[in-house]
Amino acid sequence: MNKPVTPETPAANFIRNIVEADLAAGKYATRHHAGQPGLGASHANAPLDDAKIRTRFPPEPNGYLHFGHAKSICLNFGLAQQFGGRCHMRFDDTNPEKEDTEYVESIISAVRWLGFDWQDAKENNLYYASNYFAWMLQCAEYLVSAGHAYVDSQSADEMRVTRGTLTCPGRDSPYRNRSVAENQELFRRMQAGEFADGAHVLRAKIDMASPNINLRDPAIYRIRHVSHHNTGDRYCVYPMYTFAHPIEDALENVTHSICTLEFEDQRPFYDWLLERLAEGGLLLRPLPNQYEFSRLNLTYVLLSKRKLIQLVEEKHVSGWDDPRMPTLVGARRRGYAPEGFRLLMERIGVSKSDSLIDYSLLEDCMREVMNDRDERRIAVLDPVKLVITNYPQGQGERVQAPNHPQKPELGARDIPFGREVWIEREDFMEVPDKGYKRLYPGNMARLKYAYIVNCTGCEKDADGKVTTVFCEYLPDTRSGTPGADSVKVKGNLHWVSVADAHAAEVRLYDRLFKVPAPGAGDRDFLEDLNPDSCRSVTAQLEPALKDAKPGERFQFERHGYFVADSADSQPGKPVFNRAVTMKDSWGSGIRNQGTGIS
RNA sequence: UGGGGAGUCGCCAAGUUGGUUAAGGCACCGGAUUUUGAUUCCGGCAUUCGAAGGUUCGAAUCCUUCUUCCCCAGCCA
Repeated sequence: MNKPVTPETPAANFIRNIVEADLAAGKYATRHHAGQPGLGASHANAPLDDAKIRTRFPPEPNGYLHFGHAKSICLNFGLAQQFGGRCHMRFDDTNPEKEDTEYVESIISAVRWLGFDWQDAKENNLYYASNYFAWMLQCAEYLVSAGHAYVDSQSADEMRVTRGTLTCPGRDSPYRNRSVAENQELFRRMQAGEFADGAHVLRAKIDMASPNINLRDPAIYRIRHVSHHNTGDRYCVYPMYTFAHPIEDALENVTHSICTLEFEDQRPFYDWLLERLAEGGLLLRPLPNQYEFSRLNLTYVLLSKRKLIQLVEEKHVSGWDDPRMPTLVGARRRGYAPEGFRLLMERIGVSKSDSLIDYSLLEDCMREVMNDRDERRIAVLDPVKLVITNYPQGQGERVQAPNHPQKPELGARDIPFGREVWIEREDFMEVPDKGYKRLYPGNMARLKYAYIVNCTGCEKDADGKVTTVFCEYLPDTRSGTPGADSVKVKGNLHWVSVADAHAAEVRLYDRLFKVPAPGAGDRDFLEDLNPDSCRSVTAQLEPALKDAKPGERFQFERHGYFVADSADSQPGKPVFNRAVTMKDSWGSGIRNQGTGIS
């Protein structure tokens, strides 16, 4: 019971419980699977499905994936992994007006980046809803022939009025009682392109007085004379989500169709539709079932597609992959780790209650995986020169620094040391604060991996800004020698030899918004933008960092985790992005610059 | 005001066929180790489950009433 929650030791949640119960009851044990999507008849005589369950991740290819999608991805693919099932990657591309192949590639690579796959030796479960259009039409025609659907010729406005309101029942359309033959004819002509957009719409015939508005004869097919990114001009009628989605699930033999809470009211229609189609012999039982969970909300983050688009279009960020964006491409460029996302999703769990997760939990998950894996390097972000006055002029030596303090197997590297080194400006105070244990006149601290030094003073410019710090070193306190511990100090400072340092741009990212709930109330969310969400500094790096490859990530000791920017790094001239700071129980200076939020 | 959901520690979240002291994580607070004020390690952290009644030997779990929050009136998904 004391196991921490990790992707390897998942915790209970209501969806996992449902899957376990279904498996225990053998609910899906007799499903047959043709190896590819299809109507019931195609699966009927195929072998038993060797996938215990089937889930799916069904994004609409109309934008970039964000952190919220990551929750759905981890849930759906995770469930399939855990229970010996398969998760389908499916593009829900039923609306030609909003979708584009441009997004397909980006979505595919984002899901792969998170560490999931839909291909194995037997199956490649990558699907497009638009490839099911012919089957969907067949389903719609069946509904028409069975009297479960009719062609309505009201305008959209008329439909809105006759639908009623939350408290008033709707009224039947004057076209609701057209004969089956007339409906068939009209639907045929809709498909043939004889009508203009909006002239008619196919509606399910359920109950205009239903307290659930989604059951008041929902539209299932609309006329759109628009070219589709996949089917081109083959169709001019397109199915609505509410109609298409259940069918997509059924065609693919999906067992557990998991979506977010706002689709809850849609479930009765999901079941109504599938039941009718099963009655009509088009689909096989057991039918897929829909389950809903609460979407991810994070403090300091906006996950609304509309607002993210606005941030990009109005250039408040540099693009969809701006490291401050809550998109997966942004996260990747920021240096966030996919394992960190998986850990986060496992930690926050899955439930039906609206939740608001502290952003710091995400950061903490990132730190956890990065701390374990990333090699350490030294960088001085806000350099001030330290002169060791008793160190011989023109002399130098090399000291050893381990690449990971807990993983000696990762080896060590040599770092040049000399009379002048860059140290962090915040590591010296002429008049120390209470509890400060770094350099101040009269105090000793260690230059990590090298010598203990005793601060003797500093030099300032006309404005009173410190330009140089002076100290004397204790020659027999070199790290790794018998005298290293002869003097005890509390402060341990990182440094880079002035003669060997490599100056480079380092971008210090902070939260995009300065308040936990951007745009709360009736405030414009743009007013909550954090003006200090990106600060660029020229840092002094240890020589080994000069050849960092784009995408390569390190812990800069005492600062946090940084990645060589994948877009702007050049060979021999890296640009680094700060993914996340170290946890800092002291808290000061450049490490928490910006909002001061930590 | 119709319908559908949800309210368990600061943030998440197990637990709901009623049965001893209400899991776990994060945060937080102590203390140990530490050449990253990091990591690691130990210890602490809900007499109480939105509220009030009721049933019962016994309720977070059952009943009643109340209350707060979220979603739904696209020919979007």
